[in-house]
Amino acid sequence: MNQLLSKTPLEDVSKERLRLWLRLLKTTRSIEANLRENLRDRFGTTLPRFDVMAALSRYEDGLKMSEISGVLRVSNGNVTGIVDRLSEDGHLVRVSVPGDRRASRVRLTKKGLEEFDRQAKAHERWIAEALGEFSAQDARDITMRLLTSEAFDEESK
Amino acid sequence: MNQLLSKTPLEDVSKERLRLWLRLLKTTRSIEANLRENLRDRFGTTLPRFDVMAALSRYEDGLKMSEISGVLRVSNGNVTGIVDRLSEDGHLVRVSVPGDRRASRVRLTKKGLEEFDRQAKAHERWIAEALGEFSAQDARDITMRLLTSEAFDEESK
DNA sequence: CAAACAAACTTCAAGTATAAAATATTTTTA
DNA sequence: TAAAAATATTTTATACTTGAAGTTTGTTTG
Repeated sequence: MNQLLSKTPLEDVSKERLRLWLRLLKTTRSIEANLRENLRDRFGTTLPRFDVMAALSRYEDGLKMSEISGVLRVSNGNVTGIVDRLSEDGHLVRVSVPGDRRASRVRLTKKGLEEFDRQAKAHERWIAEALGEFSAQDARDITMRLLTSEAFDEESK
Repeated sequence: MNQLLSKTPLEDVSKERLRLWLRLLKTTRSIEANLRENLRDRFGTTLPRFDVMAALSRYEDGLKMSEISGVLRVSNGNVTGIVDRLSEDGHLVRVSVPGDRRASRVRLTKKGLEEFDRQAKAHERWIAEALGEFSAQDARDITMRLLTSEAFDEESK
């Protein structure tokens, strides 16, 4: 608050935050690249497809298209294509919503759920390896501290 | 190491790491979306373009195509298109390398450098706002702890 | 009830992204 | 030095991504 009392000059704060940002970016991109490669090699799938299935797996009754894009924070038009392809593969189906002919509810098929369970197990293992440097306590700590910066996270339902 | 001495069961560690991963992802995606929007609205540019210019701005003599993709960790073919568009806009040029007719060196033009300087200033400000919850010390701490997990980061020069 | 508005999607255009194949050009090696 | 291997880049094919525009269906309201 008071510049005279603070130990670090104001410009330094923004430099440190920038450094943190670059580090966050580097770490997540690196892990993401790792995941993409693994999903491709081991399961012939992609991260976006995995993300959609993961979202659906948490909802017994499925999700509407717009709910999927809401949960994953991607655009509406985007989800259309991914769901198209996943349903071609028989991993999920679009079920029409009784009262509303605009909407449809998307849900995993049995095949899709079984496939996702295998993928999810591997996924957890890969992440645990990628973040192998962090103890459970460290992981909890950092998770919590990152939680703080949720403030500017405008539209979370 | 010794399961009998550790306070947290092994499965919990991987759960905590998974939680950390999801948090990292949520935080960075949220900030990234923010940046994309700002770059679009204020400068009519995109994050990939900004990233390429940022990489070039750190090298007086420019970078070869493959060096750009190396630094940014994106595929080769990808960079071609981005560099194409940036040079159409006059922000950078391809200079042929004397001894090697395969390669070309990409460098910012004066116009590109000036434009990037403006963008970089704004970028730093946006990041400082996005990570406003973190003190300089916190930022340093977390940056450092994330640095540890650089281990599996295969091909960094 | 009809016009206006809103909601749920899909389509579209442009840009990004990857991996794999193709080109062209060195460099190495037998 | 000719053939093989490696390097630098582009091209191609496919998929993902966004924002905007368009379609159809529902809801509100004058």
